[in-house]
Amino acid sequence: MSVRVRFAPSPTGPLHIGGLRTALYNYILAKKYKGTFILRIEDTDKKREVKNSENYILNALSWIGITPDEGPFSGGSYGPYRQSERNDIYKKYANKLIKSNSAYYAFDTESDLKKEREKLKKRGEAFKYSSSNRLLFKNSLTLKKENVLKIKEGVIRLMVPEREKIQVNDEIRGKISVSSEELEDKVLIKADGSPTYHFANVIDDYLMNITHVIRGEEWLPSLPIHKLLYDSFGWDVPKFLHLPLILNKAGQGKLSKRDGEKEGFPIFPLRWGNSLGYKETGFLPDGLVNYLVLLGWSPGSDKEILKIKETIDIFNEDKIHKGGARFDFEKAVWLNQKHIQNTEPKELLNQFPEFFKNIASDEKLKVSIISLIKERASLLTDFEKESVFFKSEPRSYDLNSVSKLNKKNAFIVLKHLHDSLTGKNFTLRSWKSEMIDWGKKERIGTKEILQAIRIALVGSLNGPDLVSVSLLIGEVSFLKRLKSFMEFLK
RNA sequence: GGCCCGUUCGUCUAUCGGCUAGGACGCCAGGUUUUCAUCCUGGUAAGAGGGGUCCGAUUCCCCUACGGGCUACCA
Repeated sequence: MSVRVRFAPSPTGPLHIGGLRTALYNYILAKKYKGTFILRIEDTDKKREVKNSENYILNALSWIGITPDEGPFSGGSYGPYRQSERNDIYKKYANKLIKSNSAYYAFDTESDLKKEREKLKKRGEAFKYSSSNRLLFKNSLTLKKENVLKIKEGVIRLMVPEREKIQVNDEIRGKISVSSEELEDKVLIKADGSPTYHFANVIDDYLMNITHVIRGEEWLPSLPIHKLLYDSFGWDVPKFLHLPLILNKAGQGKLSKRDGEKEGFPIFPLRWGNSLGYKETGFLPDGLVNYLVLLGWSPGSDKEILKIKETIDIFNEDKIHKGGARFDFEKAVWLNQKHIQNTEPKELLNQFPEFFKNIASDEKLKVSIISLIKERASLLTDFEKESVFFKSEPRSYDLNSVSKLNKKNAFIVLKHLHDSLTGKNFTLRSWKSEMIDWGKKERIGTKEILQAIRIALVGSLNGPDLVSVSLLIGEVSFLKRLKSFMEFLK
């Protein structure tokens, strides 16, 4: 049977990088086995739905190069792929469970249960609707049949068997067994007729022929419930892979939107409202993907600069880690830098034109600037920042840099350079060596000469190679900059 | 609280019983560079603790500690 995996987010807001990583692992596994990647929207809770999330999810996936083989937008023969459109299916299967005595109706109101919870909480215990107490509540097991029919609104609960060892298997962690006494009679169908996650998930994974369920570790505790569900239907279980969680920087808790704000790094792949995403921050999709894939998996070698294609080739699900990993933005940036360095300037321009819109007007110049800045950029946004001086002459000079100059000498240097260029004694290519030779005669150090010129050209003491800069800005602008700084020094 | 999962340098990780515990990020130092960045070289730093099993445990088992997850008619 061919591999079929699903990524099943709920549209309750933007996908964050944790979700994106789950999608990525699903995708990689699908591609590795030449299988099918399915996008399923788990919108069973309409109250929590956030507008535009679905589009956002699709765009985010598309940004990192994932196009679902099946899904609400791609179609497929296992649809519909939105759970809210599958209520009849869930109803049908729930009824089967009622018939086979694996589920029952329950009519307790939410406030009844809340009271019960609070009561037990006072005693320091936790409430659980389960085999030990289900006969104490209002349900089809305790009510007379006539009464049951009279009550319209009820939920359907799973009937967890008494005193049974439930054995489940996680491909990453191995066998796990839990006593059925620990399990709750989970609600399967809510009072409004919609299914809960647990139920919809199992039904759909079965009906959609899912072979590998790859999801976050937060689902591990409910795996026994899911197993029970498969068993009650007599279905084979798929393989389960529970991915280790991505932790915040302090290692205390799942990475959340809050942590991103606190530490000042993006948490979403793309912009959402006021929060900039990785894309807008200047990440290459390859850079983010590379970092994410390494958070929780390792190729088992020292290789760590990976494109997704290579990752698919060498991916081995046995090497997925068990423990959670903390998110380290610095390293993500470093990997991004590597991917920028490995990309040809032309390609950078073609793939991410929006980051180069302002650096120059014509394409040839853009490419030249990109090749000059490339080695010093770790984010795509650095290109504009690092190249402002190409577009316009320095408006101000960094005073700290200026203070390092001997103003008298600096002026002499600039004047000599200016005169030599206008007198055609120097060219844009030759001026540097000419000036150094001249400095030797005049007893002005190379450092002093070049520092003065650098401030004149770019406004401060850092930046790329000066000859390259002068060639790019051209003689007119070069002379103008020398003049302006001379004025400033007077 | 209960249940489940986890635990190698500060961080991400390698090691499928033989280890002087390897790599990467970060940090520090040196080199290259007019400068910053890049790049190169070097350094820093780890097996949570205690018991077993074994000729030999980071690796296997148990206990403890610590961390995380779950504990909704949310996913």
